[in-house]
Amino acid sequence: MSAPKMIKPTESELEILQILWGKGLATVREVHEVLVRTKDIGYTTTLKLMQIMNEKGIVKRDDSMRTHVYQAAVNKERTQKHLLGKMIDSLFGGSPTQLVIQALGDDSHKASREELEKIQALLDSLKK
Amino acid sequence: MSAPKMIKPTESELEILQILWGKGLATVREVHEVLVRTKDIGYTTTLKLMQIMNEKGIVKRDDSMRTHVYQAAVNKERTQKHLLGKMIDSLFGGSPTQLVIQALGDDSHKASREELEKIQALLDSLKK
DNA sequence: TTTGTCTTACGAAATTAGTCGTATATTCGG
DNA sequence: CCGAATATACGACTAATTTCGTAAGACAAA
Repeated sequence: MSAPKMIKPTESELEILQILWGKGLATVREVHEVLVRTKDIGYTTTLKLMQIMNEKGIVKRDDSMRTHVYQAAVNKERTQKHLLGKMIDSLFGGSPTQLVIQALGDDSHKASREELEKIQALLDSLKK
Repeated sequence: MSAPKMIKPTESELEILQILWGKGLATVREVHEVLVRTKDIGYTTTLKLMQIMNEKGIVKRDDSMRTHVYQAAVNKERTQKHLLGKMIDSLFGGSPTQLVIQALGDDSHKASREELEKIQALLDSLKK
């Protein structure tokens, strides 16, 4: 079995994964264009990072063309859940509730009315 | 003003902070005893880490005795909130709701009835 | 006092992450 | 065909993190 291997993307790798999850398929150039909007980084740096991610199996690429096309090779929800679980263990003593409370109380990331309703719905279903 | 400086503990530093938050005061030896239960690490490694944390201001120490006594110098809730905020940005596109949903749906960290009520209460107060 | 244990301090190796420069190849406009 | 633009590959450098070995001082017991 190709076990559900350990996922541990670095900070930079996570940024790239975000973009790939959003786009589905993307070239280095496309990813780089996005990164450049928020940080000061050289093209070859982006390239190198994506090459390394490819070696690690975090992304896949189609190199049948001169310009390679990349896509995420790890599932978004699975990755989120995995890293969240690690944080719950390492920072919240294993209690997701404490984490949820902190997250909802974060003033810099206010949840909208609509989002609160979504959480309410989930909460209702869990209560049953 | 000694501003509420940026907190960015490393993985290892977080492990030590956890222990210090739990104990309040502790010597290197005491912290090390705990670490050794879950990982293979040498005493001087623990010592060095705590010395570095002291230099960074993450912990304080009383060195009036031969055996120094350490304590956390950063607030637990503030640190949790800070790291959580970073995760919301880097992994959940800035939406705490998505994070909350994943956290509540995490089968390996089930929330109890009581905890769900606590979240419900917080949710109610946010809705107003 | 001598010996063994425990402490801190310090330096340095090993590892990982992030960065970019340069080389080389391909493609495209003219 | 030539030159500019664009692509990948690759090596190397820096910085941060984690690791530990060794030295030196304190202390306690014999």
